[in-house]
Amino acid sequence: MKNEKAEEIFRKFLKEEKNRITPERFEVLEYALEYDGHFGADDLFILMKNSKSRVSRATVYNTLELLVQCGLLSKRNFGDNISRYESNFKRQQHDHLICVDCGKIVEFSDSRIFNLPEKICNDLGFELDSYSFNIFARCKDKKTCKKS
Amino acid sequence: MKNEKAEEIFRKFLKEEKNRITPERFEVLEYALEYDGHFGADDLFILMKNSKSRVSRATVYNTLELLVQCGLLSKRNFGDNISRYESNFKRQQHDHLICVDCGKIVEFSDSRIFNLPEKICNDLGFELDSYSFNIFARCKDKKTCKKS
DNA sequence: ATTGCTGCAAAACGTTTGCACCTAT
DNA sequence: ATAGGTGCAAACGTTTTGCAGCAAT
Repeated sequence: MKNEKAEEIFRKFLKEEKNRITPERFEVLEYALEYDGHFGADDLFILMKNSKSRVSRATVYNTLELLVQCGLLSKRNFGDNISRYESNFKRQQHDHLICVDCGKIVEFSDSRIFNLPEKICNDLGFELDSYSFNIFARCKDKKTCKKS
Repeated sequence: MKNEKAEEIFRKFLKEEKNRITPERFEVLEYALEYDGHFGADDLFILMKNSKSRVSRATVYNTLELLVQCGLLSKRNFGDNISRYESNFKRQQHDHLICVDCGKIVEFSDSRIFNLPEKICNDLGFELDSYSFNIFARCKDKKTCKKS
């Protein structure tokens, strides 16, 4: 069994928040951490369905929100009005650049951003929860940039 | 008649792109510039419907995209999977802080962000199109922070 | 025993599309 | 004349909800 650490974190979170510990929720966690890259809630549901899982759509949506709340996943939006999730587990802070022509997503880390959200919150009288910084751009190399 | 300058810009854009110049499109422009703050496409459609306008939903959606393309509006997403628009007309560059408790949106300008998207694009081999920088936070002053 | 969670299906929501008619060019 | 835009309604894809049964506490 993999990701024992993540399961541990999730179990602790569920207990603290007085949410029930169910096998379905851990099944969603398993699949979410296994997923390579960003995924929509429905992508995960369909993947699980195809893998003969019996977990329902409602449970997938519900559980993904819980996993965001306990910090194991991040919820992103790349401008197409679909919520996408991404594992935070063992990953460093990063932001996203999306090619508006081919849809490619590049992850980057830039030290100039690191504590900017925190500073801005302090200036404005808020407590930071999270932030999203997306750059929309075009590949300079047109050979590898294919419209889908 | 107000916003002659914006109409001028829109007319020029439509001509250049070989899009037709129709009264419906200018009616959408008029309402969009008049709208105070951020609005969803459907908000605008309903407002226009209530004002006895005969413009259709499809035309509103279509025209708002054109207005984004010609730079008169910005399209934003504040994490709830709804596209929101905002007039760029006579406004300076700014970003948004959204209170996750009460939904309040605060606009801010921070010089540390100004040319960051451009620089990052250069580093990564892309041409900047646009960017979105949203901070999600909580009001420190709980008296003015009401859950909706 | 009590809630809360689940699966399922249906509904809701914002958005897009198909089509027949119309209109700017 | 003709390509493109319009209004309308229906379809779409994602997400949420209602409900009866089930299972964790």
